[in-house]
Amino acid sequence: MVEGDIVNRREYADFLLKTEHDFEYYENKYPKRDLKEGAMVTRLAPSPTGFVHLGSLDVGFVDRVFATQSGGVCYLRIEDTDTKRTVDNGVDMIIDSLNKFDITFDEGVTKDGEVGNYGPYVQSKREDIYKAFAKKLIIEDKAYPCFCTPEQIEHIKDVQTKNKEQIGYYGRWASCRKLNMEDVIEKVNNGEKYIIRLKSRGNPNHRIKFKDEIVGKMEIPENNLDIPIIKSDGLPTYHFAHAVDDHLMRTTHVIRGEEWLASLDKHIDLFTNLGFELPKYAHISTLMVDDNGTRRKLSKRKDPWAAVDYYHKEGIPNEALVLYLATITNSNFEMWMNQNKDKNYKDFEFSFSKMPKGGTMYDYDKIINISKNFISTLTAEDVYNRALEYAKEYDSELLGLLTKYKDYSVSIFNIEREQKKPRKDIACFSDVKNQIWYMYDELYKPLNYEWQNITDLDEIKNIVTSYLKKYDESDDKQAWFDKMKEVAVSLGYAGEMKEYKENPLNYKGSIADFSTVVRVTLTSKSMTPDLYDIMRLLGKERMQERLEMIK
RNA sequence: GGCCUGUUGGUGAAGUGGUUUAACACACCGCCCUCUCAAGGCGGCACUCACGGGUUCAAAUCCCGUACAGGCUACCA
Repeated sequence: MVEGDIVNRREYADFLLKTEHDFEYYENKYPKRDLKEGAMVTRLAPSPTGFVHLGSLDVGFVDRVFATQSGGVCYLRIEDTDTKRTVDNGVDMIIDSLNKFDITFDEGVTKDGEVGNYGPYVQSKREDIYKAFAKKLIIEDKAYPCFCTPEQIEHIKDVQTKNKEQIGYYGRWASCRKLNMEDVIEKVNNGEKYIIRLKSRGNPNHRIKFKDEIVGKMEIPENNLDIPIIKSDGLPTYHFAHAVDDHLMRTTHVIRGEEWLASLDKHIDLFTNLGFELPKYAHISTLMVDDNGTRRKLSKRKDPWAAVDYYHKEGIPNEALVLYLATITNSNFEMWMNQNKDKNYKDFEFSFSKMPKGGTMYDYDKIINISKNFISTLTAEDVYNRALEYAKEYDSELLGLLTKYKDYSVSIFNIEREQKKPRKDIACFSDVKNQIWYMYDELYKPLNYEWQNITDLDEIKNIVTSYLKKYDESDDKQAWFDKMKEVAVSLGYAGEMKEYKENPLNYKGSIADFSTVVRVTLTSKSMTPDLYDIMRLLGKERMQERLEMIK
């Protein structure tokens, strides 16, 4: 009788879900991975929307880092069970974006097909696999078909909301759960559409003790919802695909966004019913922004900087953004980096326990700061090349100048650069033009002179004329400054700041005021890099021209 | 409404019962250096860890309650 029942159920399951293979076939096809103790198998599983959110990049970063440092595997899986989300070339766009940030995969989907023994890695190509495991559940009476229409489900929800009862398909609301095989067969033969739901045996009064790698110990009630596992289009829901895929692909650590934490009860229910060993979970805290005093999720729609492309447009180096991710991933990373400036972030040992919980504040100032410091470590040639790449895409005028005056431009970038404490004036490449425009005659239009203490035009002309007479391009820096002082003193300015501070009334101004006049005359700006270097690059002739432009 | 998570300075955050008179970074302020700015150096910036109880010789760290914030609550991932 019992045996006959099982045979019956098997036929019943076959009737409901046609598959090429049984679950045993797949279970054998994907054996456990032969990896050393402690090696983590992680995965990034985006939808093929083509869009990479900063949060996804962060998750990808963490996946990659932990797989690498444990000697494990990080693979890319595409979750396209929601056909509406699929975008043409979406997968390639995502791979390209990720690769720019040094996030690469050992296995899974690539631009030239799939790599690895645990594929297919695209969920829409795994339909047979999901159905095979759904069938297993049906045979074991752990899943059943449900014929309720979306309208009926909506209605149940309304009633539940009104009665302040738990919302969902469960218990007395789960009418299809009570259908016997004959009823079901009849409905199917009548052409009624159906989905497959888990037959949950959970009791919400029972609490499950659980430890998340990041969040730590927690307690959640057991799931009692008969959640959908196979949709009417034959594809699995996220929850079911997650259980089947991560089991079959032998993922050891499911690293994903914190928003999934709330679904953990369902996943545990699924793994238990499927007889799968539960992987370890690490839920990464969500990236938040301050929106008029309240915190909210970094939003693709509201926040342009949620898109990874944004940083490219700003000219923030990819390396800098990666360093930012490292900084928010482990709070002690920044300190380590400051003490090991010559090392790569990959030399740092990241740990789950140092990861933030309960929301990470997005900090653009921090990104700019990191970017500024990063760019300051580059050689002038490197800065030039990167500025050129940026200009190619976003600024044809700058591109023209950089191309036309290559050596000159490199020299500009080299001012106060290749030394122990380099300048940190360039925060990102969209900022370059703003920092150096006055060095190019084509752009030089001194409309806004930033005169400081001395504004009298005759005096200004007198200062610069006197000084230029003495200026010699072959002077070294010491001689240059001595000469500056000499002329300043001869015109009644204090040659030493100390002298000026002691007796300001004895002088027309200080050497600082004097050189500011020279600086502003030549560049129109009161804030520039080292004046000696600027003068050498400009040359006496162009300085003369700029002096004559003063009105 | 229910469930889950979190709450340390202007900001991000270290901190997992006693070398904490609460690290570090960003921001800000002061001084120094200095041809300007940036950088750099030095110093300042939480008499206290949301609030209220409790456990303990000892709590930011453990427990309970309250408040606030966020996440989730789809045949979406």
